[in-house]
Amino acid sequence: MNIGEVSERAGLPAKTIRYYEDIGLVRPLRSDNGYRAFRDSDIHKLAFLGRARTLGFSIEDCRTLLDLYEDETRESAQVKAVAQEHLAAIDEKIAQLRSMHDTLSHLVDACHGDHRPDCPILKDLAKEP
Amino acid sequence: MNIGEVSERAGLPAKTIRYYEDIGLVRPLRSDNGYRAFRDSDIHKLAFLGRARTLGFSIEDCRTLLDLYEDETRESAQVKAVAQEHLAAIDEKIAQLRSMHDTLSHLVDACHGDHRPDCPILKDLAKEP
DNA sequence: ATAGGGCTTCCAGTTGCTGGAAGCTCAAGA
DNA sequence: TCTTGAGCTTCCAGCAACTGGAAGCCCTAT
Repeated sequence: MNIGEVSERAGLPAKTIRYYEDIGLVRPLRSDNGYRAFRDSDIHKLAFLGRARTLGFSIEDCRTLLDLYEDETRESAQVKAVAQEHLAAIDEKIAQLRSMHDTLSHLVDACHGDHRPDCPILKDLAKEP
Repeated sequence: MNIGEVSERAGLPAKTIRYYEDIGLVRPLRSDNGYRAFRDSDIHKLAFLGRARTLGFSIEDCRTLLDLYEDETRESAQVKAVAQEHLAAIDEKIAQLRSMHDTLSHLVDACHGDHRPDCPILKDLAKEP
């Protein structure tokens, strides 16, 4: 199967698929004309990658997860560890963003937002700590 | 003042300060020996930038905010607009991360995390949609 | 005089793609 | 049969916002 159809089926841009081949996440065969020839297993892998990326896993995590997926002797604890670490990172990011949100929404509320130059947002950014 | 002390005072790495000069956010003077010579106003600007970055504003937003800060004829509405847009982006990111969090935490909970290969996390990533 | 730390510039790498150029291949229509 | 257009190929560059490192100058202290 050519890259265009694979792109549709796996829900990933062709560019991304080529990139994933570049970094060794998939290894499609090649037709005589030089076109990539994807097997079902490649498509399956790509869809797997797409879902893992949607969950925010880094490419390196994806590589690990894919390896574990293909390793019959894996232990689910290995997978769980990767997921838990990622979950912790997500939690941290959420906390960061929430803190930004809170500060910023207070400032936005305090700002008149009119034609006058006076602005609590700028005042806050400029303040001595 | 040399970059080392400025770095401490503004709470930014020297590398970052040089970078900010590169992209035109600050324009310190130069001493005869070629060293950057920062004025108080430069330090003030850098601290402003540091705080804006802490709130997650992009560099381009920071540039805009800094320009507005120095523009006596600004209207607070301009500032507020920038902040509101950023706030919306933050909200969107939080929503995304929460959705990741929810999915992932369910999967993590469902995974035994033992020595056996069976794993709901991988199963989910591998599932047909 | 020399050792060290601080400063300089420049180049490369990070993450995960994305856009674009130049050029080959293939299928369909005149 | 020729052409046209879509689809494929590779390679190079760029995004954001730094960060690390190398090579080399400058300054102070011993």
